[in-house]
Amino acid sequence: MLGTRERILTSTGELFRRQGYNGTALKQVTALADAPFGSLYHHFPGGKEELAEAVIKSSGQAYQTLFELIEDAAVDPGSAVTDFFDGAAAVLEQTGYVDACPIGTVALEVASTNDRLRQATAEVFASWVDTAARRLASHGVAPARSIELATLLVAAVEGGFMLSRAARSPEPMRASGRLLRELVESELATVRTVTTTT
Amino acid sequence: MLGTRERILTSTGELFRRQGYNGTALKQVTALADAPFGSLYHHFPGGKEELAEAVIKSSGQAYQTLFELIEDAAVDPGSAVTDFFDGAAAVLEQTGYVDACPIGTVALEVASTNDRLRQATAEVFASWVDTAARRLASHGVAPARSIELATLLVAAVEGGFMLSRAARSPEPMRASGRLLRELVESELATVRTVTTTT
DNA sequence: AGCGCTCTAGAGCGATCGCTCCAGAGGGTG
DNA sequence: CACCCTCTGGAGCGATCGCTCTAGAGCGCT
Repeated sequence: MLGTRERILTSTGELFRRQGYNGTALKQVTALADAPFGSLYHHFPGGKEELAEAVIKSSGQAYQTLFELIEDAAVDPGSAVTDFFDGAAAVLEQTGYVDACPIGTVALEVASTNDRLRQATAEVFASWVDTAARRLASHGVAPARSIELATLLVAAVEGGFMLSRAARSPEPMRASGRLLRELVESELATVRTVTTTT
Repeated sequence: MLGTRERILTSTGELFRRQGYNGTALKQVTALADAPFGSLYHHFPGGKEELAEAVIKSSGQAYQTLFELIEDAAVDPGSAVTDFFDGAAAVLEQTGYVDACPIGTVALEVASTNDRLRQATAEVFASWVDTAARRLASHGVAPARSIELATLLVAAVEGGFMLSRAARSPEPMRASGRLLRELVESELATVRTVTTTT
């Protein structure tokens, strides 16, 4: 069994994915983590806010690693896009549309009510966009253009989670992935043409 | 002054946009609406859940009307896309990134915790997708393809709200709009070519 | 053994939650 | 005028919230 701190962290992330920040009670966290209440405040003296910040940062990092693993395994950037969107859709289906992004729900909840947590979510999104943009740029896409594309990819993933969970259907997520793959591939085709002709 | 029921409805929508479902207390609603607590339960005997369902449906309808007005005013579907995304970005900037989609935050919060409200949000999303898809189809895009494009548009709007609010910047919303305009226009160009050559 | 630090354990606090309940204002109808 | 029904007005209920507090278990060090 993992350490108490790690169990609290992962349990909180799990509950945030299902019911968000305000919908998750700390008693629920300790029950799921099988940890005493005192331990929670020992490891996170700042209470719910500090715990949430730690969860945002650590699960943001975990998702970024997932991005990178999928992209490394894919044969080209276009199929990396569909791999990722289809993978997210599959996880949604398998978990009864429960297991989604642990950042998204919290990000909307705290955007106008808690500046510390808002900033934490902003940093995670920025780091995701940055990661995806670097990959695109390494395939020859212009830097500014890469950032735009990466931003749309992240926005569409989050919106896809929202629509797919609401409809209890993997289609919104999958359809978004298909179209964005086309967009990325046509962008790369442009790059190749330009590179070839100059 | 509007009737009490309408004031409660619009006040709830306003609070949902900023702080979501779980983050909004009914006392806060009655204070903002300047309505007595008893009136809330007179007009919405089902309590918070019934009130939320009414807010979801009515503000979903309001946003759909906004979609249609912008598209009617635009010279072509491509500029309708950027008009809408730029308009949303401008509203965010003007309101201090407070005034966003009243459905989005609630949709994620209730997706796995309240089936009645989940279904209400799903119906609103479906109706938005349907509206946008009909417009695209009326310009010659194949029905199935229109639905895919419309789904991505709605997902990107919601994701754009999330990223822009977290970063307190209009750029994610604007960038998404610019790229999606290109996608829509290249789709329409394909349609024109096919129509012309056959 | 004796000491000290980290961490576990959970009772219980004040505040706030959604909600119930009832008294009465207001106005149309006979 | 008397009556009734819609709606206003707000006190206060039980439950639950985030959080504090204290007691002690476990372990390494001297």
